[in-house]
Amino acid sequence: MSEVERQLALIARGTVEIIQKKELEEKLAASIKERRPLRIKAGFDPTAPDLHLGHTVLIHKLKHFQDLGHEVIFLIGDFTGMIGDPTGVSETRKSLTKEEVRQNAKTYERQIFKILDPGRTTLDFNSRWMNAMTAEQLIHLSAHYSVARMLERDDFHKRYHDQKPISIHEFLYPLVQGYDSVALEADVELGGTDQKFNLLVGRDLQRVYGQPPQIVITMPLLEGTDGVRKMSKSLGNYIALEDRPGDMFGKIMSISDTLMLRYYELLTTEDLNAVKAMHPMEAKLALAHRMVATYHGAAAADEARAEFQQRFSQREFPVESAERKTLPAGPTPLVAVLVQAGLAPSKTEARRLIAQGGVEIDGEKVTDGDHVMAGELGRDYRLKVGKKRFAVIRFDGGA
RNA sequence: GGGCAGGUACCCGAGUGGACAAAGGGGGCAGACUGUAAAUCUGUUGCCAACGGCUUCCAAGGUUCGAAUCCUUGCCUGCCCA
Repeated sequence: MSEVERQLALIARGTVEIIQKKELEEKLAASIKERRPLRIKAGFDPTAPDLHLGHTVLIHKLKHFQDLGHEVIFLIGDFTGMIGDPTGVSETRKSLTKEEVRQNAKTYERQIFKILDPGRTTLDFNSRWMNAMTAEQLIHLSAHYSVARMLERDDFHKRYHDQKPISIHEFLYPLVQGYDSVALEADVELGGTDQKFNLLVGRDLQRVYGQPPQIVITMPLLEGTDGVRKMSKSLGNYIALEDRPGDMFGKIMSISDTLMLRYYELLTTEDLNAVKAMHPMEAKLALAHRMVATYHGAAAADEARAEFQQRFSQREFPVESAERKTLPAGPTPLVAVLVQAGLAPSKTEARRLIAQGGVEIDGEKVTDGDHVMAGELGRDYRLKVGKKRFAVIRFDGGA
């Protein structure tokens, strides 16, 4: 197998599309011959303060390139974050303030190096060139694309057709992202399948600016914990890399068996047939353990697994990780305690939970909505709401 | 600038003077089942001192015994014309 073939095999693993494969081969061949690493770009919008497993599909692919000796450029879209990527959403996204973007970007830096080699990763920000761009240059840039071509993009098309608003600034997003490739002279850009349009704009703009067009590689979108929609911060169905070990473990355990296989496929290099041969629960435990170990270390993973099994399999009360709350001693209505312990958002909701049999005190189910806790001084009460919410309440003397 | 259509709970969306805390679907939550899942079934989904009370249908006024529903103004969105 030639070196080009070897590299191509690793690069192509798990991808949805490579545009154009032939050009990639040529770039790889030239790279090897001239001993010049390719510049691999992947951009991330700092729209929320954390990365999730969905992003790691791309990051793992970056890692592949990195392992092959290429130059990985992790681009934080601090400028574009203030626009708000309209991709795939049915309405205008809210823009972020500079301060929010800065904070989020910081967290990003910390997280990606759990996968990438910090010594061989270039971190960049598109504000570096976008802040310097004049209005005149921006208008020139926008002259290279037409409204009709923008409207080809599926989400814009849908919104236009459905008479939903599209703001002008949203049209600028693909242009800026494309221009990033010009500024970075990218050889390859990675993105999710939903990014295809934006990635292709990069190719067009590079041609306009006299550069060889980048290779576009699209990766599948990882489904979120609901198993249907893509994992996304704004949909709330995500598993964050910085989720607490117990949370991360629990979230992975609550996904469907089908989704588990998908996660194995996109987030590990395990042999899928071997996984299918395992008992689903064992496989899921192994996956959860593996993920937690990657992002929090083996010890945290062991602990999370032990606690999970204690809590769910043996239905024991997780004293260690339960919320703790101290309240003044004395008789207190249970509904008030639940609200103060953060186990219910309102007393009405607390009443509903009790009525539905979802509340236990020290393992005893409470069904009376007017139940009053004695609140003995210095005693701990173990409250459980539903299957996942726990708190230890201590009643104390007056403050 | 002109004309038309809209703005309802987390989301979509019915309701066009009283029976409306507001249909239906999605989502969420709880229970059953289970592998701790998923799927499925059931219940529930504004707040409170709770068989009652209070605050909601873009905002502010108004009409009325009574308004999510009618009128006025404002704000916002879409389409058409200029």
